[in-house]
Amino acid sequence: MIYKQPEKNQRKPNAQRAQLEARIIAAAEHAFARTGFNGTPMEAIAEAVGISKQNLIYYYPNKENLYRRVLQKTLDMWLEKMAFSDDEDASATDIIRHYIRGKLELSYENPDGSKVFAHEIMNGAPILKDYLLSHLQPQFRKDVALMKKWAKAGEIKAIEPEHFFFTIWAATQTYADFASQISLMLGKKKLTRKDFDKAADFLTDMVSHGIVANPEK
Amino acid sequence: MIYKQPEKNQRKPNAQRAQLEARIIAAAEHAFARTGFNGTPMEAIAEAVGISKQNLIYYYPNKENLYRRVLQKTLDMWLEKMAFSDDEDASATDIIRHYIRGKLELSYENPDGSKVFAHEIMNGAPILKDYLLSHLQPQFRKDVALMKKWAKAGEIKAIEPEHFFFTIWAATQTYADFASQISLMLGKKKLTRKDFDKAADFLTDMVSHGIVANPEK
DNA sequence: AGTTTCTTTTACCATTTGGTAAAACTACAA
DNA sequence: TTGTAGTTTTACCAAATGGTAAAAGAAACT
Repeated sequence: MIYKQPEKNQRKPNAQRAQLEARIIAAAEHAFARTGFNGTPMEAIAEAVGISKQNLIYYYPNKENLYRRVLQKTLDMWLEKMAFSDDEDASATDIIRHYIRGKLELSYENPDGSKVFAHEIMNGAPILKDYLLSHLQPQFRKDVALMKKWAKAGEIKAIEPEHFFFTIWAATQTYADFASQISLMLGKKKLTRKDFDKAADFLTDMVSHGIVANPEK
Repeated sequence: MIYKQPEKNQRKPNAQRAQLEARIIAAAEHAFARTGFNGTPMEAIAEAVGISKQNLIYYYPNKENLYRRVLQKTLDMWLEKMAFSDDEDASATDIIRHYIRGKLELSYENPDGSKVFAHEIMNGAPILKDYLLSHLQPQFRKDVALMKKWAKAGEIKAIEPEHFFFTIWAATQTYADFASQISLMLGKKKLTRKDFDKAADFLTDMVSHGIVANPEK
């Protein structure tokens, strides 16, 4: 063998390093989730990890890069759940229900990611704009088209699918983004999986048949 | 008359001052809406108004006070729209529809207020917590109770009213908070009143009868 | 014109913040 | 035991940030 193995001289470091980097990303995500990019000092992240600011900078020499990493980490996972699963056999209702549960599951599993995303959007999506246009919009348009097909086929009513998505996105992400308000209203310290299950039940029910008992039309 | 009139010596100042203060509050609201309390420097607000930072500090000597003013300004108006109107004659459906339109109207008229509110909640509502408990929660509980009465009376289905409110709050506020994402998805520069009207139509329809054409149950 | 009140500018200042540079330390392989 | 790569600490720094103090300007009433 002519080429030396690059892994040879860095066994232990790599493993520990990966772990620490993961802790940093998690702490950064949590911090950015609360106060956004501008409102979060590097110091705060370092403190949460339990290392010095300079040490943090050794691992992530640039705040914006760290922020982009945090965004990226969630984004791919995120994007997947933002689109309908393309199960050919499933009915419209099934796909929609599965969609709602998947999005709520994500809000439960990764509330910080949801909040970082929310901060970014509220700030005008300066960094995400291109990504949203190139990755999310195509998905969105495909799913909107699919819903229009469903409407034509008589599977669902003739609604505006765009607003359906905005509503579902909002209603599912709110259990992450607005968790503090929701738990305050419910009078509990924090939301449990049960709360998310109930949210899913409510949402799927409402989407299916509405909440009015005997609508005249 | 023994007592001097306190208004006497400050006619013109008061009028102009009130105007400038209003401009400052509006600029502050806009800035806090984008980057939240921690992420917004006083300098940025001053610049938006077109005055120096020191001059801004002359009017609002303390950043947190300015922020509280901004919050307070929106809050009362806000709270009113967070509760059902208590029209004795109106049907459940009417009240709910009126509610949805009112909240969307507010999102359209005051998107910045909505965003400031969102930042505050995402940061754990450090300042609003007490206010929400003392002012919003009672309203919320009253309205939840009312919906349970409606359910018992057979006017609406047996859903969990709590989640109904979380959904409506989220779905209406998203047109303010996530406007940049929504307009990006729709391929338009900004949202118009027409978009909000369509959102209201969609939401009221879905809440009334759902979107599935012939639900089996 | 002079005085008073309100407003704006000028001059600072301590702390915070993102980031550099290099020294000191640690673990481990040769 | 010594060299080396990886890591942490120490020592700084310039710019940004929230805020103070006081001088200078404007307006308006006497």
